[in-house]
Amino acid sequence: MLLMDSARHAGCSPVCLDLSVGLPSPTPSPPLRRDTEMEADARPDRIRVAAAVPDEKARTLEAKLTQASEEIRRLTETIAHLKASQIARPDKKRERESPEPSNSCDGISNTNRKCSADHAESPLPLRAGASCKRIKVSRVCARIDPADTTLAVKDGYQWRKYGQKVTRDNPSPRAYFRCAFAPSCPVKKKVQRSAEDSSVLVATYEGEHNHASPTRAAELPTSCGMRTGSVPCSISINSSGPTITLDLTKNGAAGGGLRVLEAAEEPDLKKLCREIASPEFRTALVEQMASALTSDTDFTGELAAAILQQL
DNA sequence: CGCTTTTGACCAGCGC
DNA sequence: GCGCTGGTCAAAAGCG
Repeated sequence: MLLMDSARHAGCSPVCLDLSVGLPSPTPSPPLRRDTEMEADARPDRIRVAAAVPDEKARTLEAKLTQASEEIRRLTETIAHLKASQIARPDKKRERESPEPSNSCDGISNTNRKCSADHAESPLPLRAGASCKRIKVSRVCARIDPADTTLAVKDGYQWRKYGQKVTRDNPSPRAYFRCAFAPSCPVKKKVQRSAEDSSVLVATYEGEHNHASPTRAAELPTSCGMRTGSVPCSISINSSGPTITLDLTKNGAAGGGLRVLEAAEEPDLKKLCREIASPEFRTALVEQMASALTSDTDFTGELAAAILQQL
């Protein structure tokens, strides 16, 4: 199941779960933009399904989905609470190494430590506050063949490697890339195998492309592509309120493709990530979701019937 | 021949 | 001030 995969990749910074099932959430969680867009993407499917069954049954299905969404929302709140308790712990070193995801400024981006030095459009230091234009940092996890030594993440953009370095916390080398499609494009990418799982590549994108994607394939894992909500089934974590969004209405990312984790750079959440990635947490979460969705045989039956009618 | 990749050197930030 | 670390530079090598 996708969620199991998402948990496996939770080495990034998951904090808040928001599972979209294509229905308007009773109380939408804060990072609305992406969720809203993904819901919009999902609605045509929902409409088709609803049209395929009698109105009464459709309402029943919708009510059950709403109930499942509510269940998911409670899980979201639980995880958000966990995050809050984590952040509340003072840790000077971690604060320096990982600036908090801002709820001020644009509320989207995280900030490169060398904000003003690397990018002229980010002239203000972090402490300058509200007017600081922060560099967007996103993270993409991709499952690859462990034997594959190339640190290549196919994201639709052209990259030029300009350096490689072995870092202290990971025996695998980290590769540094610049966007090669447009010379003026400020985007940089760091790619490194996960320390925990060598079959997982972690690509960190800094900045945003100032040009169109050279291929439509770029809709897959880049930050820009994700922001359009073009990935129907994804896990994303944004820095304004780290969120995992699982769109159950489509299955586009299934089958071992890329998993997008757009994350605040918050090493101080690593412990939380490990907790979330733990088998106990994953099992409990999956059981909650599975029970909410499948406890009623009528629901699964109607769902199957609706799908069959689309074939 | 031009472009890309590799890799050692260099630089800047930070902690001690 | 020194050492450590991450990030970048740039010359050399590789490749089509």
